[in-house]
Amino acid sequence: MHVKQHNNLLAFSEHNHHQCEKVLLDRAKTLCDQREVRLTLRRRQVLEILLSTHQPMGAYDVLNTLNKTEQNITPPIVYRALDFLLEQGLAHRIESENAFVPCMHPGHQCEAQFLICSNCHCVAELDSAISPVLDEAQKIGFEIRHAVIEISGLCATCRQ
Amino acid sequence: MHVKQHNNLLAFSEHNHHQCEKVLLDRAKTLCDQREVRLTLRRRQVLEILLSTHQPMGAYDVLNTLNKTEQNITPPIVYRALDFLLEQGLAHRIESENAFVPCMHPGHQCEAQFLICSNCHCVAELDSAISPVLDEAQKIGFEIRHAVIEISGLCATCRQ
DNA sequence: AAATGTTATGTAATAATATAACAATATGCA
DNA sequence: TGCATATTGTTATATTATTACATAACATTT
Ligand SMILES: [Zn+2]
Ligand SMILES: [Zn+2]
Ligand SMILES: [Zn+2]
Ligand SMILES: [Zn+2]
Repeated sequence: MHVKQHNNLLAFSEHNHHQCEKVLLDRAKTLCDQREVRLTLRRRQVLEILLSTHQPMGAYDVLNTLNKTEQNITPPIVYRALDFLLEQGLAHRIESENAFVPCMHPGHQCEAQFLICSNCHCVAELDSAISPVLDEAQKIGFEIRHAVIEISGLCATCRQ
Repeated sequence: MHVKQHNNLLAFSEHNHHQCEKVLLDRAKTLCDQREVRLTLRRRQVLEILLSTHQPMGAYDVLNTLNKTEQNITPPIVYRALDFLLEQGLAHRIESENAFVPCMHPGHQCEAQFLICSNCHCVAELDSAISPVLDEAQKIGFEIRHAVIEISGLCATCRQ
């Protein structure tokens, strides 16, 4: 498996998910070290929970999962860990689902874009800059700070 | 004023807003007649409230506004009216704000795309299909049902 | 007009998502 | 060590959205 090479559509494909999780967790550790920010226990736990699936998880899903092994995990604890992961680009918020996914290409520069399958509920994160909306915006003098691009529909597998 | 001709960026421009509201309300009435659906009092009231500004309004903003002239307006009343307007394409939900805007080009076929100014909080709705993400999705066999494209940043006016 | 089916609204309670405010603890450094 | 800062823990609350059920309005048939 070559996670780095072609993991755009990983969520919609058969793959070694254990490997997928490991690579991304290691990458997160490396990035945090480089940036001199701390991937603490709580933050790592939340990231691991997000990494466990390609389906977006609500904050309270994360909370309930975490509470299976820990005690007295409350909303602020989860939201703070999620905020950290978002700031570091290690996770993304899916606005149309009020839910969160781990970033599939940590460190990417261009805005993330998501394909969300309504049937299997998996989310694929595209990493190529395929958003001329952005060009259009700039043409009219609009200064882009953040782009939310979430396309929902049916993945190739679920269409069959 | 020619609302129909070039109202993509209306929200960011000086314009006769009274006219802007009137044109869109009339258009909504016509469309509902054609479709044989009912633009009832409550639905019209909610649409008028959304039309009163180019800033997205939360459901509870709508509720509070409506409660100034009506009595005992409760969340389900507002959400049901909003659902109707969304179904008929007379309003859109801004996912990244948990808020709603009136549609600026009712009847449009392509997916709506929004530019959201972080400073003046106005939202412009683009009506051209400028989203190759959609092409990309189809290329990989993803069947699009709905696109959420919300670009936030600074409008030309607010940059100065 | 009366009965019926359908659509829309009203009402009460609650679920789901997110944050504020403050206390305690851990970490890194002088 | 002692101090400053970052992180986590705790309690309460704010915000957004839905469920469930009752009533009213409207349309169609008898
Ligand atoms: Zn990413
Ligand atoms: Zn699928
Ligand atoms: Zn529209
Ligand atoms: Zn602005």
